[in-house]
Amino acid sequence: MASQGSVQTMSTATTPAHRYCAELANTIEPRWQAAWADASCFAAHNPGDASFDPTAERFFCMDMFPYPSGAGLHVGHPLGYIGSDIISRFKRMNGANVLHPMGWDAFGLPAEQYAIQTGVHPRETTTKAIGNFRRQLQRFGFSYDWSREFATIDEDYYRWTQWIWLQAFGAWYDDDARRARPIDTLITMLEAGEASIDARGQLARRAPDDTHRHWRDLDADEQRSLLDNQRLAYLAEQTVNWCPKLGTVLANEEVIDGRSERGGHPVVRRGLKQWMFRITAFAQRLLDELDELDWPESTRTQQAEWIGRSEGAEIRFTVDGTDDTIDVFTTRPDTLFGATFMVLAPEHPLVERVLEAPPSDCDATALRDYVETARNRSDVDRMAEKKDKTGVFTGLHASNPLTGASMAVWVADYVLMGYGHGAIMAVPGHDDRDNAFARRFDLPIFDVVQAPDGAETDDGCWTGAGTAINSSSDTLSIDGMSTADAKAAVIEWAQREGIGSGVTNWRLRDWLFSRQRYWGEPFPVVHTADGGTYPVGDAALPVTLPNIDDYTPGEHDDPTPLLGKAVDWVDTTAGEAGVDPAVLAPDTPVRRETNTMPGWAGSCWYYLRYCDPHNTEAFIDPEIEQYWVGPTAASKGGVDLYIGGAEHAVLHLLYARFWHKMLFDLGHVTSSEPFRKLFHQGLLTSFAWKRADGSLVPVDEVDEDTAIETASGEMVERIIAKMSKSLRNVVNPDDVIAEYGADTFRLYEMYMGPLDASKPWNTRDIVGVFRFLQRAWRLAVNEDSGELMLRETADDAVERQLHRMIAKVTDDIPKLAFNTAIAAMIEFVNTATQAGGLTSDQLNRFARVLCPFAPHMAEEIHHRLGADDLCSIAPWPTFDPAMLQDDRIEMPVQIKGKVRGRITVPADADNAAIEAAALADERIADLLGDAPPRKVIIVAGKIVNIIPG
RNA sequence: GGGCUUGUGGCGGAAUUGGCAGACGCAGCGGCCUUAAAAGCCGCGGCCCCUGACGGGGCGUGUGGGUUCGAGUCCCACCAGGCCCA
Repeated sequence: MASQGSVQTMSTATTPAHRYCAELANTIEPRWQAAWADASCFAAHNPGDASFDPTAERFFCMDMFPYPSGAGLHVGHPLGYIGSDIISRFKRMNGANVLHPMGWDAFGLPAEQYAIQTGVHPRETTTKAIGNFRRQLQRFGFSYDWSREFATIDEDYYRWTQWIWLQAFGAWYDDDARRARPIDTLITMLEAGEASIDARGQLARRAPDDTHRHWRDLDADEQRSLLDNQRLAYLAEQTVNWCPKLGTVLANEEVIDGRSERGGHPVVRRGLKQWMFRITAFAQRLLDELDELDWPESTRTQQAEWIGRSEGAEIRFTVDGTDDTIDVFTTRPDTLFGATFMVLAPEHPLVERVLEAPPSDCDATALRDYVETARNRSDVDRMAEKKDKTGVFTGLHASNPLTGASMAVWVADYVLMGYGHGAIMAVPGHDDRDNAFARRFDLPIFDVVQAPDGAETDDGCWTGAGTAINSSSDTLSIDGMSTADAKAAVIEWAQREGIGSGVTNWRLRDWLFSRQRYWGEPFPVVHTADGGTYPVGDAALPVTLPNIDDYTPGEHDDPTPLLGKAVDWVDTTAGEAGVDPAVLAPDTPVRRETNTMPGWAGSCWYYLRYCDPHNTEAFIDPEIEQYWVGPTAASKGGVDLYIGGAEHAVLHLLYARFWHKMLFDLGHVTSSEPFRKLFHQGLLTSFAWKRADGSLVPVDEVDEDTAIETASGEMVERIIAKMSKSLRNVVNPDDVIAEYGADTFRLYEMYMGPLDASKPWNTRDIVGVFRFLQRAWRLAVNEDSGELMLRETADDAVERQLHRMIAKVTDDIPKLAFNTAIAAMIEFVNTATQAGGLTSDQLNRFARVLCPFAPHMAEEIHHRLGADDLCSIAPWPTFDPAMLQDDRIEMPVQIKGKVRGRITVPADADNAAIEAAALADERIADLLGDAPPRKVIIVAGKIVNIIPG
């Protein structure tokens, strides 16, 4: 890499022999890294360890672990890691017991894609990538406790991922107790007659009677099915996007217009039995407990919206001339008077019945075609707001229970089966999509809500709250009521009539937790021929991934997981698979589960494993759990600081919270939330160039000073873009470290700006912090002789500045305000340089403040000063508050808000003395003239503002 | 379309509860040192105007309004960029 700054980072024949340069940095840095490793000085102390001090503050500081890609580390990766390292080092120097670990999120798609192309086992590529990532991270001098490192693909680790999944499989959600409990407790309740089974085979929390059966009256299959349907991890038929050509299920985002994003192959939507997690049972708690977390506001909002609680009503409509009813969920029961037609999702069961026996008004052929087409459109496409709504009339009519008006029943794909009941009452006067649909098909539109005065709408369709109008019938009148009152009135009416009730609906769906992939954790369950599902016993864990020869998904009409290829592994016996012999006879033939867990699984609980990574008896020891993540006087429990990207604001963080709450309910952890304080580092961007037509130009094709594209001679505009291979503006940290050293790299990324702001990488700016380190070095070391350069007596002003700097840095680090902390250190070094250097004691204190930021140089200076301990674990220097105050302070004096002079007064001067001094100032007196001032405002220590008479 | 977020010199950014806007760094300019350059060290630096100079004045934190003795900071409206959801 060519040097873009003007500083010479490599030493040459003419540079002084002992100047701080790239070679020197690259010599001392690995040396200190080795010294830290030898001393194990960053090892966290667990309860039970000889070195454990129960009085020390605990500080569990964690980075979101990386997925080690083959491409290696990117300069964006270290941003958060440097921040967490600085605060970890700071806490350690302040006496805390710091747990600062690192590991690898290593199951997942990229390694599997590579395996498909090359046939290399994903374990091999992943292990290699991990090695490279570890080497790169270690070169930064991070103070990780490497003895706690693990990867999610380690058998010792995923054994416990499987174990936790089995806890969910063996548990149910007790709505009355508002918590998860072992499934045995449900059986006990059922046996005791505290719960029963209703006519539809559903669990009911009441004693058996005429309509509700007792548990012991169910046959074995019914009992098993009832329990299986209550488990937190359960199998359910789900509509998935299956691509026969690719042999895989695709995520919604991977399907565009019914074809695969990759390859453009047809995708069909079809039912498939999938493992689900009953996350919806925890929805209310996941929402409520967001309030007690120290998380960025935007992330909490995003999670709350993702969970999506909405209050509304369920209302039952009867279909004319049949016994059929249509249940709908609406958030606007107050608009029931304005409901003029109904819309069913194409998948609605009533649609199928219509197709079997079409009413006379129904064009059955058109309807059948429509349903067929809609089924293969993704939800995303269907929800997209389009003007040209599509739909087909079913020939059925329902009646509006309030007005008695006849409502045509239509089928349209903008209604989704997965939300509410897959049917809506359409209120075209006050819903945009219903409005567009009504206009398209000429259906009646009524206004039943008066918009507040001054409110405007584009097309006359008011969707907000207002006042009910045109809303009277024989049974109910809500005219004049506010929307909130009207909602309540309609719900009360519906309840009285027995056709509806107020309900809470959630946007959050249960979590689809299986994939038809190879490179993931196998599920520890087996299936019997009669459809039973049985857990593998703890002793048989982990269920290890079998090897297969070919990772290419086969072309199948039916979804077929890759693990199905391991025939010998799949077909086995209960005994062989490790199923409890009391549950299933050992010689029973069984098939192993061939789905695998998704990439999220391993990251749902890794923070717990760091606490006790080598435990073979439990996923975490209870005493150790209590110590590192349990509640304390200072905290309600959970990781003390978690730093990572905002792109994980919803899914990863929500999933981990869900697992944690499950473990909490089942008594395996003692706090209800996993991450107490969360911080998102900003996005690292880069400068790029844009032509007038908007196209982007790679950085190496533009002259940076003139902003002219080399090839065309055209002027281009400098913009900010993400780093990308195509723009050739990706920076490799290895190159930067080779040219400046790790200390400079660390300082540069922290000095760029606030840690949570998105900011552009600018290679040219690195020299600034490099020069700072050179000056700092020069304060300690004579560049020609290499000898220490120290003053005998301290300069008073420098000592004062040192206290001020220590105070500033001490204050800034806990706020993660590293950019301003570094600025304070630069100012100090500049002052000290001008004042002619530091004493040994001053330099020692400076080195310790520098240590969290540039630990290698700090360690080297500390060592050269004759210390035989390590700077990295030396005590943090203190400051004297008295040294921060000057005896006399300067204050600006304003006249009508404009600074016209300045006065110097004793720091403890009272307002009268300050006013006298201000009015006595020659220039101020001049400007004021003879008239006495009308008003004098004094803010002690800040400002004087005089309003003339 | 909705939600969140950000607009401060040529660039990155700083500025407790409203109290001297532009700390610190980059780029730039001048000086010292040097045969010369680099490095280093010292200094200058928002824009405009008056002055030979010393000094002084006006305008300035995306735009327009408001509150206030005083607004980058608080309120209202608008404009532009970024991220997430649709």
